[in-house]
Amino acid sequence: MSTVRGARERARIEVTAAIKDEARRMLAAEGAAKLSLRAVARELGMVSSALYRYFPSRDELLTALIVDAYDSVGAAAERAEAAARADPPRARWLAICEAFRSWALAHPHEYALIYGSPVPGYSAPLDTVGPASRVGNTLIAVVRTAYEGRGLALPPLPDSLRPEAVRMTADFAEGLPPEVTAALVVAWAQLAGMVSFELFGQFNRVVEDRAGLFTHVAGQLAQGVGLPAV
Amino acid sequence: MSTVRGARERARIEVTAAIKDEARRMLAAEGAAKLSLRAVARELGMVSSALYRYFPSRDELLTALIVDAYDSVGAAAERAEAAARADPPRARWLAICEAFRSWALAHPHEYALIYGSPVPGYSAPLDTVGPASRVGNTLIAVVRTAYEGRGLALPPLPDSLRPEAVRMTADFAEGLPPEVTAALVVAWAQLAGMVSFELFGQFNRVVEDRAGLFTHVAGQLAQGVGLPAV
DNA sequence: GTCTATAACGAGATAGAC
DNA sequence: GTCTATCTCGTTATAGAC
Repeated sequence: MSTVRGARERARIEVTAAIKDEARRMLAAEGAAKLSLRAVARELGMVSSALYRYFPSRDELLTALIVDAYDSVGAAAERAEAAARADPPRARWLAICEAFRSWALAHPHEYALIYGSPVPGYSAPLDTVGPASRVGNTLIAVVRTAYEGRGLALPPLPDSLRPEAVRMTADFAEGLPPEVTAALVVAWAQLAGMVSFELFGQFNRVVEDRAGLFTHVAGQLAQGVGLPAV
Repeated sequence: MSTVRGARERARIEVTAAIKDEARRMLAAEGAAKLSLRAVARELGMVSSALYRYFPSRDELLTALIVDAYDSVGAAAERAEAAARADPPRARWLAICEAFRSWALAHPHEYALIYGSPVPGYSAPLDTVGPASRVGNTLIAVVRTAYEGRGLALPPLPDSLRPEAVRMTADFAEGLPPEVTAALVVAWAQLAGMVSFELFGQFNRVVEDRAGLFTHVAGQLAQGVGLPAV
């Protein structure tokens, strides 16, 4: 019986993957707003009702795609960091940044799904919160090791922002100085801002050397979180 | 005859505006991907073919909405700058930044239309290029007056980025030092990055005091383009 | 000339009976 | 799981009102 169940489970995993693959292809062609279970089923030669055995609703399929995308970019960031583990923190920071951009360029539609405009009528469940923070956590980890024991050389926060920075630190960057936490959040928004501008066309007719500008910015941000060049 | 033509033209303008208003309402409800000429016509009590007297295609209606959105945010930025005309450049810079964010919060769907994920199957025509640059031009103008005749105190660009910065300067910021042009582009991406993260939900469960963080960043960016605090 | 309405096309989605 | 009848869509051709 266990082999039968094993086979069944394997089949289920394969079909689930096939559904998500097809849905991703549709995402690229039509956008998330038009993702329809029926079209996915048709493309797979299934009947739409059969899909509901794998995903109880269109929104749950969307959630699965979003979680996969977050996991994919998170894994890319973690891989880049691991490959640079022997390097100084600044190099690891830069490696993560470049990995983030590379992933986005390689998966533009999945990037749009998670960092672009929200899908109308869809509201993300809590399942996405964990995977969504993997890239950020990788950046935090690098900065944390750099600060271990050492002091920091960041300009002080304005008083008005300090409580918020303290709260954020307690929430997801415990042990770091609040100035660094705030700088991290800002850096993270800037990274995505650069990539979004590049991917969403805002750099068309404006910036040609996007890779060069991005690398430049990544270095500035490293500086901003306390990882100076030398 | 001129009154007749006047009346006709007035009617035409009114109908055109009504179509765009209804389309904007649909944009908010369903997203740009699902914008449909027929639904707009139905809602207005017209027949779909009648819309073609006003917009030759669905894509041209989308283009009109995009141009309107760019003009709306551009006008908001210019208004903010004009209202702060007597203030020092840094205050004018901050006013533009705040106006940008305020506009985005007040018009989230139009913001998503122009700064969010591209609409699948739609490619923006050249008509959008001019309006798209109004906010940026306003920022450039403020920095330009600040630099008139005076020197600058920005860190030098890496050699690898200098040619690109020189090219960008010639293209849309003539007369500014290339370091400033590069910093302007980066600042612009960061502004939109902050607003996008706020509007698109990336700050959920992360940043509470979004206004405070944004103002803080706007100040840092002013510094970055050479408009220091005192 | 300017507009609206009717009708139609080909393509695709959808709901429900079977 | 299948089939069909009935929607929607963008777009065009055409005819007639103003």
